[in-house]
Amino acid sequence: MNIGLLLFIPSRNVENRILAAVNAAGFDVSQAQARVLMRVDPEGTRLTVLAESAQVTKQTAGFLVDQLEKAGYLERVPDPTDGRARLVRVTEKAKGAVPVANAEMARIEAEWEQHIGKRRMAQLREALDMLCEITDPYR
Amino acid sequence: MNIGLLLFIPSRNVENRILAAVNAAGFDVSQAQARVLMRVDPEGTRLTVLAESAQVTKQTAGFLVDQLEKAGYLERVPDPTDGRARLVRVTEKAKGAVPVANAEMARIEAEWEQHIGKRRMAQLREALDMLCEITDPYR
DNA sequence: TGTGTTTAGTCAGATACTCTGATTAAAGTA
DNA sequence: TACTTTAATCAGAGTATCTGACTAAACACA
Repeated sequence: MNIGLLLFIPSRNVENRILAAVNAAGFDVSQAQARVLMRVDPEGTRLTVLAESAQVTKQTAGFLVDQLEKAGYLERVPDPTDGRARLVRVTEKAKGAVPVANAEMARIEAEWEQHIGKRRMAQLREALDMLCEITDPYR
Repeated sequence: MNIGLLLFIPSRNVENRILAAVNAAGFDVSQAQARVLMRVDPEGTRLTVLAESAQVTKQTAGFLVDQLEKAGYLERVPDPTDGRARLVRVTEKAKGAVPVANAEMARIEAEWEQHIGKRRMAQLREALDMLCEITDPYR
């Protein structure tokens, strides 16, 4: 099987499981919303940066942020350093989802380690870390 | 960085690059169409199987197959073993895209190997192969 | 300082993708 | 034969995404 698919399958598996866990905990967000939400920095992030990072247009990011704002997961505050810009910030409500996501991620990693072994898990992480250096458009 | 994102980033990078290469070679397909197209078996595949494999509903798979059929990349033939079913098959036209995709994939793998080294690349593949055993919903 | 260019974000409109629910027809089962 | 399941489609709706045009603030520099 080609390595693209080999990366895609577990990647989607993680996405599905974390979203399911977060939804089950009562946070009603979609996958697309979650992809934006998880990229918001604790200190706040500009829309343009979110868009780049999630690899969507500013319009799409704006659309998703609007929804997350309406649902009370995000808020927009003026950017003190730039009058044109606003900072998107996560609300207290959204912060409640973080431990849920982390717990599910930890559960997944434990299962994976169980299946492939501690050594291979470390190798996997190391290789992926290095790959992100050349494949992450937002670094 | 969490391992979900660590998998997602290079995975999307591969998708983007292969799609771009295939598009550049004159095959006018979307990402969603490509995800279905690449899952069609040489001997033909049932719509239901495609849907499961690509993790979308039968309706969505049907919608995408319709478009690919109109564009001449897929055809539907009766399934000789089941009167209800039809087999989706790739046309000669679509087969031309395979070497394009393979060449781009080879290029990507070469670049990656260049960056992380042959040994780590082999370890990566091994770990991912094993992970797919527990994360591939369609195996 | 004033003018032209870039940047951050939004508005409007269109398209693509995906889903839920209901339906038809062919198999499979007892 | 009657009941249940399975493969696929139809109809309709909702979500996500894009292109193009626009406003306002910031920046660059002659």
